[in-house]
Amino acid sequence: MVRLLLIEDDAEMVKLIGDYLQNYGYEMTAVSEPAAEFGKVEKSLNKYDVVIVDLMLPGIDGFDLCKRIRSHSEIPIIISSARGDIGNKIYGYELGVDDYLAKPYEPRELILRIEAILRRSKKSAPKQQIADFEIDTESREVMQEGYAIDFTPVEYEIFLYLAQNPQKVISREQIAQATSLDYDTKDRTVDMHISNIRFKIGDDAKHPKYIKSVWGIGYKFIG
Amino acid sequence: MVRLLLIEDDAEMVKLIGDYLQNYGYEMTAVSEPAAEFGKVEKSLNKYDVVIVDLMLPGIDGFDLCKRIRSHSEIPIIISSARGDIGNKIYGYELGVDDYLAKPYEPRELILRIEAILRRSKKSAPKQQIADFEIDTESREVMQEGYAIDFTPVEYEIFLYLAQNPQKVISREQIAQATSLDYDTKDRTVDMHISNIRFKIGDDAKHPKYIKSVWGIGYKFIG
DNA sequence: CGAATTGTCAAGAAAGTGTCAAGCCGTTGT
DNA sequence: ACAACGGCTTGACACTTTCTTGACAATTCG
Repeated sequence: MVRLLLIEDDAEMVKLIGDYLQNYGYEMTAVSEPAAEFGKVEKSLNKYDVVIVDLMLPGIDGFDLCKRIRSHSEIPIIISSARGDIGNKIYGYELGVDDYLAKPYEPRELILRIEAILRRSKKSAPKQQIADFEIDTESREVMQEGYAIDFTPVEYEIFLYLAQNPQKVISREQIAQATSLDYDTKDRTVDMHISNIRFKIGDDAKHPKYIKSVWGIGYKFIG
Repeated sequence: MVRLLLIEDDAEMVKLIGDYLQNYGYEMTAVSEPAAEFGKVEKSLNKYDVVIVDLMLPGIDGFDLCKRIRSHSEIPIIISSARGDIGNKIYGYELGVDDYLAKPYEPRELILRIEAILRRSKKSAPKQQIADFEIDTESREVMQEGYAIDFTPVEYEIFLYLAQNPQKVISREQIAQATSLDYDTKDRTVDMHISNIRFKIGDDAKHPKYIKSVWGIGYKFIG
């Protein structure tokens, strides 16, 4: 399931793309009044796989938006804009924009770009081997040395997020934002999920083999 | 150092790009007769960070080349070709091509594309080597000559701050402000942390190798 | 030498963590 | 429709680790 964030004020465009992407099993969230609504999704960018930003937005500059997105997320960005503005194009690449799509574009073209980008960013690999775990993101199954692990939905999300960011220290807040937990989730909630995950994968908080606590900061998946 | 593989038969183009990239510290290998020479580099694709393939090549089809490259490497591919052929463009994305550059292109544009792609594939680790220390800000780990040092959160912050400002004299107040210490922290508190840091990195206040006291002012990291 | 500054100890305060158990809530099966 | 169930959340609490600070000796500067 690819989750797409579309920042675009043209309602017709939103509908067109939404309909088309549905056929491909994409899930789309649209922000049609970015000046007012962007704040809502800003903190949970990690829930999406890719974001499409229209350059011509009412009330806010598309490049500023890109900068804000880049300032706290590595999520791939595709810019869509009226055809031909090469100056903007170069500027976009400098901001860390991943691709550039001239309007009007075919939805089919969008799909291809998204697939190319996801292929690059590797999150789309259906099966991954990480440490002792084989993770199938399509069926949401995790196998540990041949045995299936029975995660609840939230546990699976947290585990996947940690496992895909090995060695990185991840704060409780990052975990909450990257998964479907509430934005104001209490630290204890995250701890509890970690505790349960540890139990299920046979890990021990004191002498962890997989998930290490980083005192005062958060957790870290150690391969 | 970015290593680039350029598959292009136009000698003038090769020279132009080669000269330009040199200014950016890129290292380029050119293959000008792909039909004959591609075999030589095919096995060592992983030595390069990105490959540029011209579509119009004598004796071999550019897309076939892409397929062969993709069949045994995940290396990012940028296609360059005569302007305007959208059909080819889509075909390229389907083959796993990472970007598409219409000829004639500005070397500057090529740089931007390469940088965007490398940023995506994130081969660059946030690791720093300072004096005898290897600091990884992502995993929050500090290694001293191969041994991991176990800092507490505040110690880590102070150490990082000092190490990143070597040779500069830093006051206790600056340290307090640059880290998560209270704004009204007593000097003795900072001293205590410094003392603990020194102990952990095997330093000696009297004859410091790393952190020197500057009497009446503060501390200084000496590389 | 004397005043100011620094290094370290030790103890208590503060903050962070792991887990239990209870409650809430939506889903499932009957 | 209702009861049973499982998942999610959160306060409580015991426990651990870290942080802070006063005290005092040692050191430096003039």
